[in-house]
Amino acid sequence: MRAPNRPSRANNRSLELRDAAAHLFAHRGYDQTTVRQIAAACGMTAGAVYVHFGSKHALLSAVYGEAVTRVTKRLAVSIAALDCPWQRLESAVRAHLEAVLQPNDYARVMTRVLPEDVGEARIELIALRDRYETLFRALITGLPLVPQTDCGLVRLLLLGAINWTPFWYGHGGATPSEIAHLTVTLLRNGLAQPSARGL
Amino acid sequence: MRAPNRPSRANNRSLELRDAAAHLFAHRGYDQTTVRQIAAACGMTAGAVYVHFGSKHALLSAVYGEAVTRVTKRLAVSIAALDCPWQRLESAVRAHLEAVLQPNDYARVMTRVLPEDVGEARIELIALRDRYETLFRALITGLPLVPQTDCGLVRLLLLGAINWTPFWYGHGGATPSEIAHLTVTLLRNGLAQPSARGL
DNA sequence: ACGTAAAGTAAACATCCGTTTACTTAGTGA
DNA sequence: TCACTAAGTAAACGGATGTTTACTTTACGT
Repeated sequence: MRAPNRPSRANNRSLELRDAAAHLFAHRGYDQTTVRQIAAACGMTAGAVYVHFGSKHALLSAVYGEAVTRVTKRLAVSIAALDCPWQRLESAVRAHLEAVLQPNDYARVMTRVLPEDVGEARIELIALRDRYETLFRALITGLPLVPQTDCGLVRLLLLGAINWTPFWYGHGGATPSEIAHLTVTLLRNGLAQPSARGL
Repeated sequence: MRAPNRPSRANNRSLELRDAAAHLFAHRGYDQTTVRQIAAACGMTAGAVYVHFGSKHALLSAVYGEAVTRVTKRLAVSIAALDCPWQRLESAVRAHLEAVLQPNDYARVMTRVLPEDVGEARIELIALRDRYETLFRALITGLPLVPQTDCGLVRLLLLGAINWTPFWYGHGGATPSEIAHLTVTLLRNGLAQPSARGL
């Protein structure tokens, strides 16, 4: 009998395929990536892809799921040792930005490929993304805020701001760490001068 | 000779085509919209589209250009009578959100179709979007800010936050006007309680 | 050593896409 | 009236795409 924990003997070319798919999805988008391109990136034929994945959609789901898993883990580690709610949030934003902005194929798929555009696996992808955004919900409700503040709206605005960064990052010259600091400082204190400041 | 100001006699089915394209691009994305679908929406054949537009890319450029024109006009009107820099910004954000969030096909194409994804007409679309974002640059540099503030970064974060709204609008229950107010208030004052507040 | 099952190939399949071609229709100006 | 031009049709073209099929190779358990 075959042991399910040790996959017979096979070298996991599935992971190689998934990585190649992530790279192409991140750089060219889902629609403009072909199964043949993914296969060729692994030195295989298109047909061989279907030995490992039932469809192109399934391949996208695998990439998306791995992306959420990785970025979730990274975020959890980055805030583990921190107590101050504002520091926790800034660290989380920095971790997210580093994941999204570095040439990190998996994380970039999360912001580049819209779940709304993939038809079939739509529901699955949205569920995965929601799982991740829940983490930010906790970070924001943990902040000491004016009571009536709409935490949900704040979370959505914050995530929007940082999810959009890939479209302009590089032209501004700021590093992920700088962007994270400014973003959270902005969220905390705002832009206006308290009343009069040291000129 | 034909008068170029009065287009011979023809009823401008070009505009009808452009509207149909805007609708489909906004709802299904560029890649997943076919020329045949656009033509069918006007009761025409695919071939007839090429009487009015040289290619599918040209059709997208026309839609994108019109979107920028409309939303620019709307924004200019909304801030014309205002003097306070913060009010001007909030009004601009509200105008932008109303354009993007209402079932407005043209404005939605601006946030739904990424210029990076369309290959050919990429440069043209980016130029159009930049022209629009310049307006926000002026609104933000007009704010009374702490001197060292990186206005460019602030603008990019703000535009990111509001460009991302179509992906969650409707689930939060907030109106464009409410979102605009919270966003600008957030930008101005931040979230933290000044020191101690009522309770 | 041998059977089995996974891994991979080459080629075809069916479909769909953007675009072009040849042809028809209809309105316009002289 | 008649030539001209824009608008539109029907059909084809060339190519690309996701997927399937039949067949071959390879590595392992027994």
